[in-house]
Amino acid sequence: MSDIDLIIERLELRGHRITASRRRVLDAVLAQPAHFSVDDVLHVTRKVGRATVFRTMKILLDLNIVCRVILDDGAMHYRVSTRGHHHHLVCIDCGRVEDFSQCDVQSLTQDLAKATGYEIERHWLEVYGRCQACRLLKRKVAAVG
Amino acid sequence: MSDIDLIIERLELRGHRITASRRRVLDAVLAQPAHFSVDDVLHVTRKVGRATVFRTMKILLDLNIVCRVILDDGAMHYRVSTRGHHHHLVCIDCGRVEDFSQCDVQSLTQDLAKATGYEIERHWLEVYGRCQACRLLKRKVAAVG
DNA sequence: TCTATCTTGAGACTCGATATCAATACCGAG
DNA sequence: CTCGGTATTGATATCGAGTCTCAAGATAGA
Repeated sequence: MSDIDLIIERLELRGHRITASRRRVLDAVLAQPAHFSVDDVLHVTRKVGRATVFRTMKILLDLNIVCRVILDDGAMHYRVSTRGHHHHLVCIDCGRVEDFSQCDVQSLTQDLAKATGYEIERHWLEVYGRCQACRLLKRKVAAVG
Repeated sequence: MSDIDLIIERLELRGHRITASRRRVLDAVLAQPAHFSVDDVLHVTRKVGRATVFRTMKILLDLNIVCRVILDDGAMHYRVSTRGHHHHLVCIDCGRVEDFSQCDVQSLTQDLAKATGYEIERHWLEVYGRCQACRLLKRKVAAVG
């Protein structure tokens, strides 16, 4: 069973109808690179209405099939989600994304809760850097140029 | 020397002119609650142009006089900044914000760098929860209702 | 005071996202 | 297989945050 079939099954379970438009959006989303904007999807799904793409994205977000990625500059992007709770390490040069859930943030939030009396519900963590490939490339360019 | 005078001094040092409009924006920003949108400031500074408020906010951001807060729902808010690098713990009920820099994230990012080969440059961390006051209130309401 | 230049603000514009609503497609009951 | 209630669609209008433009006005240093 392919990715798309699994997703369709989950949509059906939630009572969503499987329409041609939704299928097109799904195809487009699954074909995207590491992270993408809704607009990127729109460009590929020419025959699907703007609103429908946004609506479908929202459903996928609800179902945790995609997750949001806040870019370095604050822009909102999306990403096909691999697992439950996780965070992103985004390469600021090539856009590659590593997911991680190795959540030492857990202990951090526990300390915070103790120190502040807050009951902590959620957190956002995005990390930005340069991946190994881009670092090597940069070094080479520097050496030559 | 008041807060506003200190800020004005910093603006002057950077070569920014001190105009009536900027002063009005500053007053408004300093009078805001824990976090606020640019629109909140706009509503208070009636006689100042939309563009000017945004421009002034950008300057304040550059000078680290205010910082950005990403809300639970992804909305971008602002906050008068208390220190250098820090993170936010936002109460999802009353909007109160605690700043923290007790950055165990440091060790997390080091681990990440080692594990992934990335050179890490920046990170975003926002934590959401319910402050003690709101928790108590909620409990009382539940007991009565 | 004079003037170079920084700043202003009204308004047009961009871009991501949502609301409206008549037309249409889906799919389960019969 | 057909019918019909209901979910969905998509063109379009609208929204909200933020930027751009540019003529007019304000600032501060000489």
